[in-house]
Amino acid sequence: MKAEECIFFQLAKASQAGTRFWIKRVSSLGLTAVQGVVIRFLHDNDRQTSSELGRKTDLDSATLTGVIDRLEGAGFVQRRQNPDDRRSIRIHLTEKGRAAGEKVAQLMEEANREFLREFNVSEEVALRSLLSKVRESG
Amino acid sequence: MKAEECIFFQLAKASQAGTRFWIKRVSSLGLTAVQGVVIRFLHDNDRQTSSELGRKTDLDSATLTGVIDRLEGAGFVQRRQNPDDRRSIRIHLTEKGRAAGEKVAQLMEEANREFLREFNVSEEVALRSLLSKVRESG
DNA sequence: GCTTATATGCTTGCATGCAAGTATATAGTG
DNA sequence: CACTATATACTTGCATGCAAGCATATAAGC
Repeated sequence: MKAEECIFFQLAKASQAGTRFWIKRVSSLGLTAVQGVVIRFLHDNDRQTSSELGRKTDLDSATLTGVIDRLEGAGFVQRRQNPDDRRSIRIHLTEKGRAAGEKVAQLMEEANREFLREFNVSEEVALRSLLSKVRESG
Repeated sequence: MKAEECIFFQLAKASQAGTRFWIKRVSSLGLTAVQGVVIRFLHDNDRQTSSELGRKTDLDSATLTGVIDRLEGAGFVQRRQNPDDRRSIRIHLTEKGRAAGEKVAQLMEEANREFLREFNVSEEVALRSLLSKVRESG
């Protein structure tokens, strides 16, 4: 097996290509690739705790702390105490964050369509299904 | 479209799963995931220049400088001047590096097989083909 | 030869990504 | 109630990953 044929390498480079494509779009909103995805998750479900968000995005709590720090610093989200459980905090979208969430959702639809423009329906279904299987078997 | 259905997210998480699997194996040699892959590329073709290695691995020169720094510090590789072009350097595997390259090659074969144990032949072919197409369309 | 453009590898600054450990709060057990 | 285990979010340290810029060396055009 040659180095280029390593499945871990191939997965990493396909992901890298996707991230590069996505960041070019989302940076127009002043967001990084990960920040855009986190905002998008909050757009689906606001006021989640950090640990819930971490489970859904598969981000480490150490990573998420930094991401939320920067989103909070830029005024997209606010941390608020959860009165029902004083260990946890809830991440609230601000007005600015909600507006950005709307735009991110639009950009994401467009970017997905354009990124997969060379894939027909069965190829796209197969790709998503295989990626899901990879994630489970990992 | 829900956030989880974003192709960039799915690619990133599949890659993350692969890297986590790979790093568990290669860390037994005192190497990180990327360091293992770089050693593997050098095992196929020793004495490449940094820029050649960067093109093959799709790593930025800024990233590669750090990776090679640490590999050199740990005694796996040596930087040597290229007399034919004094801008470039060649990355040489040391004795320790060659031994590690052999082991990495073995580990990589095994890890690929085990990571894809739930995939039949046609699924594996489809996955690799689709990942390759993703990389090209990015 | 001289000037300009390009190539090579490096540095800095910032943003993930994770291992390991911390402080606080809650849950479970007796 | 006291004691232990677990959950939550944070911090530190280190390793990618990339944008931007740098010094040096080579190539191309005149």
